[in-house]
Amino acid sequence: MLTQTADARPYAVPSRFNVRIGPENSIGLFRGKEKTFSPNEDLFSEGDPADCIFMITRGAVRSYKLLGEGRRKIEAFRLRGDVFGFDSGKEREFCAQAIDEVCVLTARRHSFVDAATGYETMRELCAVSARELRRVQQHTLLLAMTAPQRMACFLIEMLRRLGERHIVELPMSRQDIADYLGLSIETVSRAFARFEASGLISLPTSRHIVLHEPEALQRMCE
Amino acid sequence: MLTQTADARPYAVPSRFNVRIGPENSIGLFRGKEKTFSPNEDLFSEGDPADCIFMITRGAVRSYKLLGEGRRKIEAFRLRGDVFGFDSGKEREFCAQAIDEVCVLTARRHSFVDAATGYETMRELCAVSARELRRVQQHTLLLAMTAPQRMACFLIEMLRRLGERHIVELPMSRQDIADYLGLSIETVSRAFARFEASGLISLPTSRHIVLHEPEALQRMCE
DNA sequence: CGTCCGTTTGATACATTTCAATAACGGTGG
DNA sequence: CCACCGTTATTGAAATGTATCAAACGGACG
Repeated sequence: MLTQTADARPYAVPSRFNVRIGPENSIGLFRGKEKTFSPNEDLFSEGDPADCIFMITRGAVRSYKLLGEGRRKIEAFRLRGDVFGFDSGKEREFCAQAIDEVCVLTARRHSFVDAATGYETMRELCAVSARELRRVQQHTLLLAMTAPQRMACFLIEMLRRLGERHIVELPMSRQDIADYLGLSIETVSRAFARFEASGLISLPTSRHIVLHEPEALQRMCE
Repeated sequence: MLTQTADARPYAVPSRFNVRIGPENSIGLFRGKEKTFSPNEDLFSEGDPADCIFMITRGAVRSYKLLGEGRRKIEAFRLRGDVFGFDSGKEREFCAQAIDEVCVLTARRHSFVDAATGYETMRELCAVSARELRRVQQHTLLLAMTAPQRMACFLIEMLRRLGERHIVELPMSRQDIADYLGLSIETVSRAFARFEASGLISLPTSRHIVLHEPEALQRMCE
């Protein structure tokens, strides 16, 4: 029943545009072709040539790296409006995989990096890179916190990025969250249970979260 | 006795240069005035105007953030040859503090960011920013590991950045290492003791480390 | 020689992981 | 509509790793 909250969200992305459309990492001059991906389909893998940049117009993507012994580190969740895939080198440093049904705009990388595109575009790319840097720095601070704190940060982040009032519809599984926060899936689940028991949140379903006390969660993040 | 290994290292940085001098984050066009800092002296603090960039020509700097309850997170160690201080915003995100006797070259930030300096400089700044991004990403992967693994990564990193053959002279204290790796000082100390007991390293003094099996440590990092 | 500070070592407490079992959900086919 | 199944999520109990607390050690320096 809560699903419609997100589905009803009015949103449209033209296939060509030169305005900022998302809350994170937008590039004004972005132009690209639309492409869709099914759940768990790879947008690219580690080692692939890093020849294009993406902007998500629908769905969510996990950017991750596989470690030893079946461990996986999710480095970022890319959500609607996010621009990503600007790897510094020639090759991808991470895998990118669709979490749900995903629609993206792509643009060839060299069209941004070539001198011909001029100084302003270069500046924008620098800005994206800098924002990305801040995001990763924020994430390392998160990993220095306790499990409940990481969970609180995660909820606040999701509320900010895809929250509708005080309701969040998570596109990702508990395992995804665990791999993003550097916790076990059980700890994530228990943290949700604790938050609900404390009256901070409600969980109508495992993916739908109502934040009753976002300020309290916010305070936990420091 | 091991001290002379590092002190005798031949190295000179001219006060003006346009060549890459260090292994990390060098900018070719860097020009600046030399400045020195005593141990524990601040290069800058959080919130200061981010109006200049630094290149270290001598000593080591810790870049850190103070968290709640006397906790401190060291985000990076800046060593000789490193370029840093290119914050994306107008204000510093971190504090930078001299660990030992430090000598730096500084350059005003706007001289890099102004359109007048041209496209190439912009490109170089982008490259620095991208390298910095990769470094932070590497650091977050590190924080997902166990204590011995973090320690192994740390030793390998230090060997690469300031090692002479298989010997490392650490400029930083155990507390610094702990705050960098997200561990307690006791855990750091115990990890050193274990490595020594396993024959992986020797500790002639607490700051001088001989790596007998760098390959074994390297393997631990994955 | 004694003091001070950083480091090491030991004992205990705690948070989180791991292992194991149960429960809830989503889809499929009868 | 319901029964079945595989998957995902939750919950419990035990094991583990690291932090914390406390004390001893060591070198540098007056």
